[in-house]
Amino acid sequence: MYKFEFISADIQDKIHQGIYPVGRLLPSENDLAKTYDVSRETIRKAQKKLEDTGFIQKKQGKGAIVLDFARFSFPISGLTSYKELQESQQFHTATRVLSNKRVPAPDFLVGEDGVEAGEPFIHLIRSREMEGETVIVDHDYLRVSVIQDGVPDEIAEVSIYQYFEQELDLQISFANKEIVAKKADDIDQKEMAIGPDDFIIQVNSHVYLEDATFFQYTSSHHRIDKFRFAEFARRTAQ
Amino acid sequence: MYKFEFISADIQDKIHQGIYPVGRLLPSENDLAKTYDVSRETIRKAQKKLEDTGFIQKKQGKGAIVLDFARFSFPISGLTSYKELQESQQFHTATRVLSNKRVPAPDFLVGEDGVEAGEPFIHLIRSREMEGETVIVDHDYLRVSVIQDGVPDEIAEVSIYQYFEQELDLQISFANKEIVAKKADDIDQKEMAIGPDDFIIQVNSHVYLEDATFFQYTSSHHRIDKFRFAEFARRTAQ
DNA sequence: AGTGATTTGTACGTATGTATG
DNA sequence: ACATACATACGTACAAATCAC
Repeated sequence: MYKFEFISADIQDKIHQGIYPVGRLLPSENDLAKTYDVSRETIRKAQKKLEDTGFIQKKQGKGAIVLDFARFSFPISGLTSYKELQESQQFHTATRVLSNKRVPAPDFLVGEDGVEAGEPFIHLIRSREMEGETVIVDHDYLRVSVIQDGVPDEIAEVSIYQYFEQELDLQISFANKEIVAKKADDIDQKEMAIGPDDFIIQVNSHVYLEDATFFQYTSSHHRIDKFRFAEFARRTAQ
Repeated sequence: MYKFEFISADIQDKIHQGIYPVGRLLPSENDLAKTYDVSRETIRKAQKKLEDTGFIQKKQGKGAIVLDFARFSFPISGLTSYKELQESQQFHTATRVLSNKRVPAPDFLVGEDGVEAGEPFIHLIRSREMEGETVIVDHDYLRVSVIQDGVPDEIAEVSIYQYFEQELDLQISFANKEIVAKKADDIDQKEMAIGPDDFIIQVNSHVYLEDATFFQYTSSHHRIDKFRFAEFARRTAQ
């Protein structure tokens, strides 16, 4: 762990503990540099991370105001997975694997991101229960050329991301995602006990590794009354 | 404009023009430092911006791969406003002001962000047409202590953000937003010609200025079949 | 209104470590 | 083993915004 990462995490902890209260200023960059015995650049790097994620707001000539918006946000945002989500909240959850088989690349993936016609993918369908009700149906298309052997059912029931990152040592890096509303398909209707004219919320993601190779397409179908997405966003200059 | 901002914008342009093609590497940091005649740190700062926004992916020992995902994203994400959105796409659009009046702070805002009971707000309701159909109903609550006189109807029909930033010289900085689905209310039903059991997508935002003062609450009600939200997201470490 | 002290923002140069090919 | 390229870290200098006196 680098110095700036440690310092960033440390300041974040102190915000949570109330040592740096919300609405007040952090110590100045120079003060922090002295207390951590690092250069001012290292403090600034640590603070940049906190600013990007909504923990502080910096203002020239004034200082760094503590925000701590992370309290409110339900992290379906970013790339956080269902398992991680479940652990961060206290819900009783269960996952069932509905399908787990090798298929040729679906049409909507061919051509994009170097995917060739007929290229093998693993198609995984899982239902997610919270408090006894199925609230999400996940479709994953995993690129066989990256993950090789496929995913054992017993792992698919827990967390495929943990498996990829820790067992296969893959570095999942970024995703392009969209949120749209669609009519429920047959599986959605059956699993979530809804009708053909009911809408579900789809979160569709193209997921990439650290070297920018395409690796996974996911379509998460959320029961409309159980869906919530929250994020912290900064205004970008026009 | 600072050097790193200029360089960042310049590289972005060159990506759009195909001078730096998607899938290829940018010149090395040292090469770019020479061509722009700046230090390597300045190049790195410029590239950090491009990496955060999904234009490039950097990899140690290898280089910076051009991604350019901005092509795909429909920027309801971030803090981009309807007006800016409309200009970036080529749709025929119209805005109608349904209501524009001074009200005491609504209950759901009192207590948060230093809002006091009875504090004056401007409540603005606007409908947004695209291609002749109303697809969005926007509710804005604007803090009178910040914007003073209120917003003239003829400005509300165009862009309130442009007015705030350019006329009132306010620096809009960040927002905390959530996306949820709700049943259509009376105004939604009337304006979008939908029924009481139909769902709409609500995008609710708390918006803040550069000094972290709360300034605006917005609730955008989107017709469900016209809603789309897209974003580029990086995986955050657990 | 003004001056100086404080604080953040940008920029440069250098050194060292680490991953890639 | 080697060169290349990115990542971190330090120190310095100056600019710009803020605040207190």
